[in-house]
Amino acid sequence: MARAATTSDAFNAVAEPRRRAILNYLALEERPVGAIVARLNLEQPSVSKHLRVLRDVGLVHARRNGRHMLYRTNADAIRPLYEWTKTFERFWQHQLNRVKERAEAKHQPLNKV
Amino acid sequence: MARAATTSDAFNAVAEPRRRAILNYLALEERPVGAIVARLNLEQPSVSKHLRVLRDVGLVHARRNGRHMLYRTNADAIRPLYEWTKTFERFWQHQLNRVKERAEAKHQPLNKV
DNA sequence: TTGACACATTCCCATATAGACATGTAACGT
DNA sequence: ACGTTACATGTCTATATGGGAATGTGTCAA
Repeated sequence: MARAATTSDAFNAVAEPRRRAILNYLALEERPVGAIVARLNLEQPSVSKHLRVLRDVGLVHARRNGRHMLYRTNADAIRPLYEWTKTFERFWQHQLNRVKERAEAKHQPLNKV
Repeated sequence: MARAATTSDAFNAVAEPRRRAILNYLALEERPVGAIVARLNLEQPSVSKHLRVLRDVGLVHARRNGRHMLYRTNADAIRPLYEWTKTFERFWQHQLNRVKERAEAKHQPLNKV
């Protein structure tokens, strides 16, 4: 059997980076397809296909306005992903230590690298 | 071009439900492959392949103990997913309203359905 | 009605699975 | 050395892409 369809759930749909970029862009306000094409510098058919996938899993809502189709992110559909990742929250290392480590590494003298 | 490899990043790796199940199971403590096979009722080669993917993207750590390979979830690698989903947090509907709506629908008289 | 604009869909192709099955390999006991 | 245990990897197959190019569809203006 092959991999599960991108439209099988939100997890599969957001695995594609361009689809995440689209969701980011459409989070604040609804936009026509042309705006996505211009902003993300993608081919129009490609954007339409990605939107189709996102729509199939409920990650975006769409409505027509004259010749334009206006899309917007449906943040609620992202919640299951958030909930799943959040179950690992208590296993994360405290980020403060990491920031400190990185800062120290960054300022290390060149002769020590 | 085809879909991005499952090993290209954590987003692609966790799109597969069995891999998420494995990560859940290995979150609390390290386990040998046989334990995963028994617990999730999967074929051994299948589990080994899933673990290979998870390992390639850093989602699990592995160490050998005699004839056993002990795997455990590396929660830190899940953080990027959490961070991305969290950016949509402020767009979620308050869940209280949803719970109320569902409860009302559930208790609606049959003649109104 | 015709033309243009804004999108959506279809076709073809190269690639990457995930499952089933077979086989390879490392570590241990005797 | 040999057999067994515990995994890892390889092979084969069916399927699902995502990109590119072409084409179809819906809406509006004149």
